[in-house]
Amino acid sequence: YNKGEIIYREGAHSNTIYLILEGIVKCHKMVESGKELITALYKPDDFLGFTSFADNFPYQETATTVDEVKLAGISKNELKAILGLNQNVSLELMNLLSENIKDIKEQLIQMAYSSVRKKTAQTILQFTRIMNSKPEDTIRISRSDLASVAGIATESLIRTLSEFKKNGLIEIEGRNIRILELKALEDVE
Amino acid sequence: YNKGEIIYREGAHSNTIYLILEGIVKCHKMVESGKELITALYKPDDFLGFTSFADNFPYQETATTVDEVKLAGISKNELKAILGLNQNVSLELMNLLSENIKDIKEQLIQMAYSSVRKKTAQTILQFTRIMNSKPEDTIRISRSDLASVAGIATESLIRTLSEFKKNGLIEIEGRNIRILELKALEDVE
DNA sequence: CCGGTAAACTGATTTTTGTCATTTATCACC
DNA sequence: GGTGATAAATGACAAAAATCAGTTTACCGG
Repeated sequence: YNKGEIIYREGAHSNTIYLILEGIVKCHKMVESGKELITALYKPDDFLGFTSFADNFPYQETATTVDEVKLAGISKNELKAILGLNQNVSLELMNLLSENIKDIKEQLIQMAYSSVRKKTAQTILQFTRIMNSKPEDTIRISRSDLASVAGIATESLIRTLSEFKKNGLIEIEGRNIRILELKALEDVE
Repeated sequence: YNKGEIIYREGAHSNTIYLILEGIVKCHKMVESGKELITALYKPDDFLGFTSFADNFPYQETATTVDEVKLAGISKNELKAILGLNQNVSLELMNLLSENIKDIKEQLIQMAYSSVRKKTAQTILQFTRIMNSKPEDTIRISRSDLASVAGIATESLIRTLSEFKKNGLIEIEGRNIRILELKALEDVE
């Protein structure tokens, strides 16, 4: 897949589960009023598109590539067959799902009670982690994607970035962001 | 368990998974600044406390009873043994977990972009559904618990309840809330 | 039935964040 | 290397919600 392509759409019938071989994928939902919330970011080795084993169960969100992406797909039936052969795979998959739940719950708490400053800081850190870059690497990502993960207005995000830059927490070069003070960024309230 | 008892605490080692036989349980996390967010509400027949099959994996949140509660517990090892005997149980459990993910994602979107009015309306509806009462039944729940599910300040929640009452959407008798206009409540933006 | 305490409620105010309008910068493409 | 389209940035303002302070109400135990 090239950058910006849609892998599957919310509501489409789901019979395939994907494994990311290369690249970053965002899962997002449109809300009325045209706003978008990114509910998950996936990186290589992550699973994508699992909703239920029920046939034709609809996808809950849209998946779009953030950069160039290579995927491996497996049908639900094939997966079921594999699970039948080896119980450990089942256990692993369940652990994966509960890991997933843990992550979303953390995002939920952040949404509920954090300030725009904290949401912004945490979102930068999240992207850094997912893009698997060392903290001193730059990350390159659109401001509106950042805002959609944080769940805030793009303008608010940009304003906060400017503030972080002024305070020496980050450096901005064109569209790239580099973390200068990791610890300070983690501590932003 | 009596009302208000803690079943398990965030961070405690988890080796037991529970099934609710009777009553309502809330799972919640404390955030710095002493605020509480309720991340899930469970009703009879729901599973509770599943984090991972890894031994001693910590619970991610605290579980407290909302009223009188009866539970059945099973150890991770016992559950694993059962899963080994019957693959369908594994599939069912995975479907349950993904159902769970779907619910949290919906809550996430609501947190991110809804107004206090919508959060309040949806939270009342959520409690009504979980307490399994017909819409015309009254629900009895503390204002602060309602606010913690909605993720808003208690005063904001109360103010909105008053507004709904004035507009004839709900009726308030003491601490009880009764829905008068179900459709209108669902449509609150 | 009464009284005390905790919860519910209300009002005034401040803070935070979103929105709209406009300018400036970046980058892909010719 | 210039150019036009798109994204980023900034300012002014409006709206929404949190906070603080205070009053009223509910209800539990005696």
